[in-house]
Amino acid sequence: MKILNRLPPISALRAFDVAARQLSFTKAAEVLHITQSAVSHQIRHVESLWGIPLFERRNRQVTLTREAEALVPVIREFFERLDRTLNELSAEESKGPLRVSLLQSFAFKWLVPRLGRFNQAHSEIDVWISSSDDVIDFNAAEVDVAIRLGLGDWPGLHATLLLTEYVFPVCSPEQFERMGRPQTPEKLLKHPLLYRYADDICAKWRDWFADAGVEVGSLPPGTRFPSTGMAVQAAIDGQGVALARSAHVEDDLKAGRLIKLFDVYSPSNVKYYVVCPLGNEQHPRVAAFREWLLRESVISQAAFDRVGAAKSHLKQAAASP
Amino acid sequence: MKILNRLPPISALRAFDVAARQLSFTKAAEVLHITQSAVSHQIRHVESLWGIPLFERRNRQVTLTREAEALVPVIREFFERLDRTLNELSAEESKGPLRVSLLQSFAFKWLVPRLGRFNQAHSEIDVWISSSDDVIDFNAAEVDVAIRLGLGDWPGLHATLLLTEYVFPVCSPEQFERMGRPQTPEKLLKHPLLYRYADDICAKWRDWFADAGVEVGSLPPGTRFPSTGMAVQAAIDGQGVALARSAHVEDDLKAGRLIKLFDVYSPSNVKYYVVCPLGNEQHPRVAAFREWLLRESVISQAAFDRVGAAKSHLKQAAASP
DNA sequence: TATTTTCATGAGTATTTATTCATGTATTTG
DNA sequence: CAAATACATGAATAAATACTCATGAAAATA
Repeated sequence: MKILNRLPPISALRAFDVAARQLSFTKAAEVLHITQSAVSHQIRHVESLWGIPLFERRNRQVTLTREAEALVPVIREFFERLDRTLNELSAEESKGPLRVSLLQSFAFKWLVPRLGRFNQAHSEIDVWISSSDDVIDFNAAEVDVAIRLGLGDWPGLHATLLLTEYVFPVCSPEQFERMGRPQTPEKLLKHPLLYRYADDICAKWRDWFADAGVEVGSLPPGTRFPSTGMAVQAAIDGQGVALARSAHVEDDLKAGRLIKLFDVYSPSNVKYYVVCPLGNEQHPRVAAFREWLLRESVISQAAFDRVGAAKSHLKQAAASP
Repeated sequence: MKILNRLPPISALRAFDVAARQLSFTKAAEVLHITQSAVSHQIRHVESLWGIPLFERRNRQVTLTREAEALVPVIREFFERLDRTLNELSAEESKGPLRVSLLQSFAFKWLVPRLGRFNQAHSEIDVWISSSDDVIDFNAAEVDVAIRLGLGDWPGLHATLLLTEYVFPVCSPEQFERMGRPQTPEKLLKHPLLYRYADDICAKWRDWFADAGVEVGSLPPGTRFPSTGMAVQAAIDGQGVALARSAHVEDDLKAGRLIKLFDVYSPSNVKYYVVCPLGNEQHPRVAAFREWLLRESVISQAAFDRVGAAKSHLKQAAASP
């Protein structure tokens, strides 16, 4: 006979197992936190399905039939092995911290200010941040999940888009006062620009000017930094105008430490993704972290979209008199 | 964690097992005769319940996760063992014939005339009848099920009432012509009565006369038989008046071979029960036989009830002129 | 580039499960 | 004899299951 036709509900098997152990439907019912009647029905169902008596009903107790004596070990051992295996997998699973790797600037500017909320919601999960500007190898680096900047096309990894950014020039209020109001994007060429070292995937000043419709011969000299984050920090310190990505300056714009210049913004051609080895995305702790990240990023993304769509500081100044 | 909280539906486990074997949800769906979508849902459900990825989804195929590699043997072996055990029990179960023991007279008069209908409905069940007037010991006699006459109070046996009988005098039409119409029950004492050997549980002539309101000094002499069935057969052969039980004479009355005398009937103080060792009543072949018996007995019982309630032959004769 | 393959997803629906409650039955016990 | 014990049974009901269908997405293939 096909086994599918004779697989009882798993809870009926469980009732059978417990009743066989207790040699009493009433006691089994107590163990299972159901009524005796429910146990009786379930045993009956299995007996009927298999066409086999499982218990000899005697007054005030039941005994196992010979058939049940053969079947109980099969069922019991299954439950025990399943429990043991799941516990073992769970034990591996919960070992050690959740190791998160991400860019240093993003760590400073976006994740760390928000991480308190994750810790609050998941106090049982120990988060270990490692920040680096290098692309990590998951196999070698013992990282559970990473936040990467890129195009999302990493083989063997599960990548989910987190944030899309905009690129635009920023400077401090002091710098803005000092240099006066630049009337056109081209006028920025007269002021100190802050650069980051060439990096193929990151937006550059030349690209921004092109988007602004400005033909650039030679860019003015200026300090160069190893990351966008540092260039932005220099801008906050009044050292010039930096080309910023929205995630890096969301909080600084809000706090008034930086001013966005001009209503010209480029969508960044690279985006932030939360990334992990294929399959890991469903591990409970990874899943929890990813869910939290995605919720936070929705909020930030809405803010970026407003920043991108809003009038620039200069445009507003021109409209007010 | 409590295992009860993480027992998936058995069909989901089955889907997991088959998908793991096939390394394809679509192929698993074919094996299980369901849609790919159903398989996908079921796997998803287990993954969600356990918080563990079971498959790495790649385009056009799936591979097992490390966790699944640990779990599949547990589940597969359970299904295999269960199947094997049930098959073994079934094989024992279907060995040999269904051995039925019953009284010889009841065999002749009631069961055998009806057995064709059981054979038709259950051609796969080989019925072996053993008839005896002794009470068989189930442990010693290798009998699966018996039909017993008695009070239903056999310890260790599962007994279900089959038939309640009535006791009344009968004779053949020829005998009826020969002796003329007896006007009262007392007049029967003038005619040859057919007796069975004394048996504590069977109704006797003296009891019937008492029920008919007749005080009996000494009963007339008559042939004695070892069973009621034989006495009835002698009555059919015109040798006298027998005290019959309804099951024995249902067909003979219908066929006109016997006539019921007087509208005095005693409910028999013994009844027919279908009896088997406790627990065996659910063995498929025993259950099938019992069910069939119970259906047949309902029909016969209705006829007995009519016979018991109907006017006797003599009463009708008195009313017709 | 269009097509094919294969899993995912959500909505919808019929069926099954998983009980509970109320009551019955058959011993046993006090 | 009344009460207690313990399983059985049927009706009722809420929840879960077990799908299907339609569609989408992401490769691979032709």
